[in-house]
Amino acid sequence: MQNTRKGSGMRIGELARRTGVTTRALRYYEEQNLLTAERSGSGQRHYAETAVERIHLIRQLYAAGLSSKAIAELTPCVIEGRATPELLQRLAVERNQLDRRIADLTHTRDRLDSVIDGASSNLHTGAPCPRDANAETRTDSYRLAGTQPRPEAAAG
Amino acid sequence: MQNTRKGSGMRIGELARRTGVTTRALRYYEEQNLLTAERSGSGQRHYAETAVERIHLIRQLYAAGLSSKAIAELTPCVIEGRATPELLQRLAVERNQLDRRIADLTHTRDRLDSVIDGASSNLHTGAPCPRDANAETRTDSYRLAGTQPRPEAAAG
DNA sequence: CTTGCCCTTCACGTCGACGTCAAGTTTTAC
DNA sequence: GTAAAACTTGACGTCGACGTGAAGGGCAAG
Repeated sequence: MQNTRKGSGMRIGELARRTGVTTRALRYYEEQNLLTAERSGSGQRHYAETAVERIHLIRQLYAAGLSSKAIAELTPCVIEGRATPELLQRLAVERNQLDRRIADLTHTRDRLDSVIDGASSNLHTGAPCPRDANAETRTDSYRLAGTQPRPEAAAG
Repeated sequence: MQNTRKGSGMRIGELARRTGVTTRALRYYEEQNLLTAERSGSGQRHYAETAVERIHLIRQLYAAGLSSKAIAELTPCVIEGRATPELLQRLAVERNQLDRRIADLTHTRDRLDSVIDGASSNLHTGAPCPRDANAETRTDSYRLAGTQPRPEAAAG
């Protein structure tokens, strides 16, 4: 395997170009223990080919809302397959949070859809403001989905 | 309508309790022009009942990734139905971004699912590390979904 | 009148994922 | 051999959505 000429691995600039992230970010990832690199005698970082996909994984987990700390704890499991029951538990927790976020965002998207529908039809009919007579009907649709910050007290 | 006894409207503390956000956040929203309030002679804020659902809407749009600036520009359209073609355009843009985010997150969730599946089956078979022989098979599944930061240069 | 809670307006602090400048070293190109 | 490009560590700056006091005013209860 490994028929790509890479010698002792690519340096940080090439990895940055190939992944689309800045060198600053790559050093930051290393600082956060998300990424390791071999060092040449003069201290320059050299990365293996696998680093490219690893960066993409890291970016995906960031996009999924995970913190660098969480990613650092979970990537050993995801990348190397090293799974303890505790890590699996954490993975499941993150997965479920992600699931709820997706559900909330989906509700919000649908809400935006209906808003757009209503407003554009108002534009077509020339009505500037749709609170003509059926205002109450709309106030009901204001409630979207979860995402309440702290439901400590709601019923008086 | 409005059969709830509220006199001249609730003050900021009650609104905070009923929505679950802090008073600091409410004042911040007003500062960002997301929210308006009547003022008593001594300068205290008094809110109508509709403020409660408005807060929930604001929180949802925050959760959807909108900035306070974007929310401030779009809420007139969403709340009052005041829509110009430009606002509709912006709404559509935000909706599509939201859509893509949902798709990315869904892919990441599915990826986490397969990771969990694989790792837990490894636990069950007692294998500590699944890179036994079919390591190449797995490296393929590392690629998840979009979310590449800046695809400036990928093909060399 | 005082206690106490809630309210007001500054105004600086925080946290996370980097950006950005500085100053020096190593590698590459000619 | 020299200049430019790429690299190194270090350290302060940024941005957004608030947190967290500080210093004072408003108002019902005792």
